[in-house]
Amino acid sequence: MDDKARSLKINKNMEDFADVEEEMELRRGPWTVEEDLELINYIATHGEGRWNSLARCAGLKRTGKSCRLRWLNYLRPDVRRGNITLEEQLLILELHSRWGNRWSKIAQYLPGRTDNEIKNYWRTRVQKHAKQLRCDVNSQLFKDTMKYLWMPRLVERIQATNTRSVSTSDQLVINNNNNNTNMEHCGLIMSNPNGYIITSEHSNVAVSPSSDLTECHVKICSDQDLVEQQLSSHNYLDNNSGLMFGDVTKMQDESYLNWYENNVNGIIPNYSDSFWNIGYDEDFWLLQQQQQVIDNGNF
DNA sequence: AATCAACGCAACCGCGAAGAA
DNA sequence: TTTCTTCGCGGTTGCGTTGAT
Repeated sequence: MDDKARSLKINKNMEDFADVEEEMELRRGPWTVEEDLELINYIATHGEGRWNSLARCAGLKRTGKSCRLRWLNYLRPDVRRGNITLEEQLLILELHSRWGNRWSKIAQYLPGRTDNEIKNYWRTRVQKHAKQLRCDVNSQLFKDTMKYLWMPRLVERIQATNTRSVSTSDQLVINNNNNNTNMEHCGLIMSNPNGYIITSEHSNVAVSPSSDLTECHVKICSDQDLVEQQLSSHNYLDNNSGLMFGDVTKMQDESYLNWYENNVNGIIPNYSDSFWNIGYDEDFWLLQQQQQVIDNGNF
């Protein structure tokens, strides 16, 4: 088929589509409560998939695409929206540094989060910083800022909020109730200057730095018992995965400590826990630190 | 109180891949 | 093998909300 014929065919298809759209009076824009209920009820009875026919059979005046998006991003029972945790922020930064804008891939490691939400988080929060620093989000400068300032800061804050409630690794709370995927969940384990900490019950990914945070290994733990066993036998190194499991009080990561001493300690003040409870604008503070480091050429 | 700009997020769009016919 | 349909992803848009003036 030559280009002209192909073009005519495409145009014809577009006309057909326009006719169908007009005939069916396809709706666009925000979903109503009634539409949501219709979609939920239909999927509860018939299951998801085959979105175009689903849209027709459910009597929804929407495209299959629109139905799929509404279900996956909003109506799905296990979807979580808003309040992205510190652990999740850290994970997004880490995974994005590895894979770039592979939002759906990143979302696989944050159960309940959609690719759309992660993408929005990146655009609104992360790119905002790049914009304010007047540098490109893909520039080495900005990547270094994330690597050496933002991520360690997140680790600090996670530590601050968790060491109060988790004194030993044996208190790990296993969250293992995701029924929709074959992933199983465990707590988040990460390195910090004081050893390894374990995060809240909502965490679901193991992060285990070997030298510094940005080199950490990330994997979904697939065996709850194994994780518990590893955690109770302090300082366990899994040679297969490269994951290290350790006790809060016993693990020390010297290379990270050295890097931290040289690069972060002089820059980031040692705030007490209460510091974060007084309404300080941490984004503003972070930007100040970033600008200071950039000005001094400290990377 | 009114206006405007910035922000956050839901929804849409275009494209390529995969599968079906 | 070719064509068509459907799906899923990443990029983009538009609108409601919020905060500043």
